[in-house]
Amino acid sequence: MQFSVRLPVATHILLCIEKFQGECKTTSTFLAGSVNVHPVIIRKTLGQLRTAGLVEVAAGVGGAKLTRSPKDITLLDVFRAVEENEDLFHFQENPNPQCPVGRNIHRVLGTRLEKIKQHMMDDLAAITLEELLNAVNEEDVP
Amino acid sequence: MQFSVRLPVATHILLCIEKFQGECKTTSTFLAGSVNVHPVIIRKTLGQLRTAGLVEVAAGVGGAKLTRSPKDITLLDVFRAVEENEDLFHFQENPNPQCPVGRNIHRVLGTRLEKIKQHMMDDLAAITLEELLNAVNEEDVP
DNA sequence: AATAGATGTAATAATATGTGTTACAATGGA
DNA sequence: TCCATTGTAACACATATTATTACATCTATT
Repeated sequence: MQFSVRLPVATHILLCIEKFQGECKTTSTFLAGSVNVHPVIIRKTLGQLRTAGLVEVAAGVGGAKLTRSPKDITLLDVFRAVEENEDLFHFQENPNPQCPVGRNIHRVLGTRLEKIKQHMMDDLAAITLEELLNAVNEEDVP
Repeated sequence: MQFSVRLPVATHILLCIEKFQGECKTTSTFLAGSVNVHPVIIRKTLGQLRTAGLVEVAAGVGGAKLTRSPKDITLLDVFRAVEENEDLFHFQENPNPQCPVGRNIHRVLGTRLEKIKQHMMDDLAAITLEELLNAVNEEDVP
C-alpha cells in the first residue's frame, strides 16, 4: 500500500511556481522538466490545483501563479486538491450481522481509524508551502 | 488513494479467533462466513499473520489461535503483517538536479512525510486487540 | 488576420495492485 | 484409509496509476 506520487508532484509544482515567479514563465513543459514527468501530467495536476483554487493558469499564453501567499497554502490543501477520495481506510462489504464481531467491526474499528486519518490531516495542515520553500532555499546542497 | 481492506480483514479475523476460542473451531470457512470473503483470502491472510508470529494455525485439523494475549497485539503488528511495503509515500523518480527544487524536494518533503507516517504507526501501536474486543463486547448492538 | 506557443481534455495503452476463484497436493485426526 | 482442512499456485478480473498521442481552443505578437 502506497500513496500515489500525486501529492509530491503537486507540491513540487507549487514550489517551482513560487520559486521561479518573475524569473521565468512556468509552463507545463518547464515544470515537466523539473519534476521529470510528461507535460500532460503537469497540466492535469495544474487543473486539479486550479479547481481547488490554489493556482491561476494563464490559458493561451502559458504560465501559472499561486492565488495566495505560500504561508497560506498547506499540504492538506494540496492533498485535498489531488486526492479526491476522502476515505483513507475502507472495509469489507457486508460482514455477517449474525456474528458479534461482524456486526460491530465497522463501527469499532472505523471510529479508531477515523481518528488516525484525522491526525494525518492535522499533520498535513501544519506544513505550509512557505516552510518547504524556506527549507529548499536554506538547506540547498547543489 | 485508499488503504486496502487487508488491515480491517486481518483485524476481524484475529478478533473472531479470540472471541470464539474454546467455543468453535475457527476454520477458514468459518471465518470467511463472518468476514464475508472467500476462504482462500482468509487462508492467505492467516498465512501472513502466521509468518508475523501472531497466530498458530493447525494444519490438517484446522483452526487457529493467537500466540499471545490480545493486550500484547497492536494494530501496528497487524498492519506490518499484512502490508509488506514500509514506504507509505513515494516520489517521482529522477527529479531534475539542475533545478533547486528538483534536487531538494525529496529530502525536504520526505523528512516531513516520514514524520507523518511515524505518527500513524504510533497511533496504530496504541490500539490493542484487547481494546477492540472489549469494545465489541461492551458496545454490541445486536 | 495569421502565426506560434501554450493550455484543456479526451482517448488509449501499459503496468501494477487488489480481490475473487478454482484446483490440488499435503496434513493429521478419526 | 478416509475426510475435512490447510497451504499455495495459477488464473481471472476490476480498478488505479502513470505515460503518451492527438487535437481543439486560447492569446500575445507580428
